[in-house]
Amino acid sequence: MNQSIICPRFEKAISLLSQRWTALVIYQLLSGPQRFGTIQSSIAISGRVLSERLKDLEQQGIVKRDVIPETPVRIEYSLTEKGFSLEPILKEIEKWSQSWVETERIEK
Amino acid sequence: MNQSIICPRFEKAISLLSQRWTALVIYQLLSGPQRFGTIQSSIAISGRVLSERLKDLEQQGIVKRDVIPETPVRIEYSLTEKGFSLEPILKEIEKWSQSWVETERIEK
DNA sequence: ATAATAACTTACATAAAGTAACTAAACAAA
DNA sequence: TTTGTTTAGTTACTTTATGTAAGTTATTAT
Repeated sequence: MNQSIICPRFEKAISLLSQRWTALVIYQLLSGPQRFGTIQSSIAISGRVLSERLKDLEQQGIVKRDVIPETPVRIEYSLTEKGFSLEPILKEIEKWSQSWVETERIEK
Repeated sequence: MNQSIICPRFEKAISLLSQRWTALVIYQLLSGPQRFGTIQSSIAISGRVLSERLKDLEQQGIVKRDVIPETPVRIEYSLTEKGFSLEPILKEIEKWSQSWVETERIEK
């Protein structure tokens, strides 16, 4: 048996990025701070899950949540340094998708 | 609303890589052709899901399945060119994990 | 004939995600 | 003062995905 143990850091990174929507939320925030509703309408995520993901990401130090006392109150989500450090990964995925993913007309 | 539409190719790539275990299966195959049981024991995936993933990946042209008529019959899974082209993404994730993921002693 | 092994598959249980209605806070309008 | 708006969520319930463990098929060994 090829028991080449996979590095736990790598596994942890993979499990972060394999969570549904997580990569898209981060990608979306790469273009600047955004509020809940904006993120939600830019990707097809439900409020229930977006709320969950943002809490996770905040706790992992990838996203920062700022309350802006305007009226009505605005809440802005943005990437931390750790969050921005994921950019090269997302750019690689983007690059790959340009060369290897075909667009289909009738897509589920 | 910031309706910056996300590129469908990119979304498709993300949804591929966000499927649980998919990235790890590909990562595992980067080190060479492997059989079902080897993949299964190298990561914590269940047979049920591994079987499902391999079929998906084969259908997407990322993995190739070869029947080797030894005795008992051996089935080898390997990456296609498209599969290998994902390597830079996985290497970026690996790199990121080295700088940003801390190992914890007591991990779930 | 019986047993062993690899590669799955099936049936059932649990966890994650989707849906839609609801809540709280902070005003604005009537 | 009551009614309504908007944002940012939360809650209850349904559907889908994944985990678990037992079963199947094929091929060879005993």
